[in-house]
Amino acid sequence: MPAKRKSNKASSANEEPEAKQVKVEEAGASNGGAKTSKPKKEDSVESLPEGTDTSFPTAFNPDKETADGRKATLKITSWNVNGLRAWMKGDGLSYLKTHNPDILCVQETKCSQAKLPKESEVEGYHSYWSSADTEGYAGTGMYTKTKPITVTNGIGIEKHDNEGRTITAEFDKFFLVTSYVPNSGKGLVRLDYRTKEWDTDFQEYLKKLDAKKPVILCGDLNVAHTPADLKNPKTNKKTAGFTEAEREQFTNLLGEGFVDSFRELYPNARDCFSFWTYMMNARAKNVGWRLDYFVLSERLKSDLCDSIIQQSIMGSDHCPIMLSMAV
Amino acid sequence: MPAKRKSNKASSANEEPEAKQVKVEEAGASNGGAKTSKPKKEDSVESLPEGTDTSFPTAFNPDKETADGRKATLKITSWNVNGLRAWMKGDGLSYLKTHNPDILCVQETKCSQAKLPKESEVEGYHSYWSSADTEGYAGTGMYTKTKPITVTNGIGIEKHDNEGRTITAEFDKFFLVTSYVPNSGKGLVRLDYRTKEWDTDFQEYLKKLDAKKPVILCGDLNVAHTPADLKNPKTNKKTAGFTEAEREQFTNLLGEGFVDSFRELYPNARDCFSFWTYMMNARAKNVGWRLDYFVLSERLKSDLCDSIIQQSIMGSDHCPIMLSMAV
DNA sequence: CATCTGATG
DNA sequence: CATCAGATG
Repeated sequence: MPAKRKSNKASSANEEPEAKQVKVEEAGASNGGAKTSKPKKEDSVESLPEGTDTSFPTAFNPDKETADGRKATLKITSWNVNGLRAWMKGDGLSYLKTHNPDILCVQETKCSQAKLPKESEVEGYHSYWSSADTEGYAGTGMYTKTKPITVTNGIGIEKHDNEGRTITAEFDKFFLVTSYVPNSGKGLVRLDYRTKEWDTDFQEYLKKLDAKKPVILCGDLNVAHTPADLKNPKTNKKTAGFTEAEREQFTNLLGEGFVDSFRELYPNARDCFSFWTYMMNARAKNVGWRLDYFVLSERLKSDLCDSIIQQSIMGSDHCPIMLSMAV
Repeated sequence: MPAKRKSNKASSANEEPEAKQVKVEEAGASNGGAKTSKPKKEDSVESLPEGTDTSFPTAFNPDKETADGRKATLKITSWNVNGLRAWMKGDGLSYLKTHNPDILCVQETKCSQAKLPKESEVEGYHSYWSSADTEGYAGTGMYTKTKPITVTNGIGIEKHDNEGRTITAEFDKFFLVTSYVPNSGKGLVRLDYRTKEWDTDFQEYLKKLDAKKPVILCGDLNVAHTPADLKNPKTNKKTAGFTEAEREQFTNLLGEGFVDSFRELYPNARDCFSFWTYMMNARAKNVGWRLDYFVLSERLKSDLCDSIIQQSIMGSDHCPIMLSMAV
């Protein structure tokens, strides 16, 4: 079950598996109504009235306040760095100096404790690491200006805790959980593990934390929730990250008393991607996915100042996202 | 037997296996003579009289002639390129323009026919390739201005012919054989194959060719013949490329009517290396090995003009070597 | 098209 | 310390 760099013999059903159905939908209007398959709303991006503002912030704005007018006191960044060592060689850590977050969470560090470069220690920040048993696979990290009360790796369930996917830091007013959620894989070979085992257990974990203190969850959650969260919803229904099962699990999480901070503030945002595959020049063409999130306990909504996607910052196939709060 | 990228579990006895014995030898003179082990001549470089010229050419000199005063009419270069594709990206092929050899033989191309870049075809040269069944492993190539009468891959023995190690081109006056001789491997895991199977069969092959026409053999023969052919003979007696078995097989080849063209001309040359490991900054420190050779049928000796080692030419962990002949 | 590992030299 | 392949995303 855990990734072991074994060969993947499953058929790859993720290229353009729905081409035929797409054509049917596009031709739907000229169809005499005899077809029983009605246009599926969740396949395509919701149409908005002419002139709707679909923009969203890509840079931090210190003037953004809570609804009741309090200024931000905390900035948290989450970034899938796709290899900590390569990211650091590319000067990724300069982000700390340039943007000065109080906390930086990183995912997909691909680096065991033993192989952490010494430059990964940064003046002014405490750092915490969780790494996979498999060398060079997955892994998460956290830089914090304030020393947390406690830091825990994993979610306390052995079968989920050997890939370095989760770090939990307890602070005075909240738990901060960063996670690199398991990818369902090419051919969806790991979809059942992801949705039926990981997602359910992880949500239980978050609910238990939430019962004690408000929770801020951030990271690469490896799901685009709605058609507006990826460029090509129609052709990706069988692709890892946009299957019904994954999307439903995210919806379920929001039903348990959590909010997607970005969508809360920018329900009409479009092209708000945080990930672009390195292939096919996708970033230049802005063919991307929103896979990175700040999910908050509902009672933190009142402290929310902003949730932004720093799309112009390079250094990985993901860009950083930043949350600002008044807590 | 052929390389399959399998794991190597043999103990690695190749670091500094003889440290103790080295000390004994160094202390030999102060020893009362009770030790039965006499200083082994083949362990260390032969001392030369004060003032002996140990130099050798590293650049082509058109004035070099045969003993009987004929000018060179043929230039052949041999170069282990350590990955044809990487070497070409580093502009390795500019060697053809800059040095204008009639023939360029390359070894360790690590490239199947199918993956040859189209830039590997060069105006003014015919090119020939032999590649291993295993992707990215071994392989040889040959560029020739004159089209050979015939070109053959391998030596006609199946167990030796699946790694692309040999190309034979028949020309009017000689056979040209280029070879990338099997490395005996870390822990000498392949020493028996190399010396008892490859070396014996390869020498038979060369002798059969030599019975028809004179032979020019060039390539990475993966052996430093004498202590003068590597920087650290004492500490490398159990390292692939300087074992007794490999050296004896080379001596044996020379006994069969062939000459090492470089040593023929420069018997006193020192530090005449053609290979330096990328590790430990070896090239800058000139800690190297002479592994690349032009070996000639004895009856070609009279046509020999020069045999040089182009040590300043970069692009691989080997440098090119060049032969000039009047044929 | 990036990152990584592990084999090879 | 280079090359390459193959796994992973």
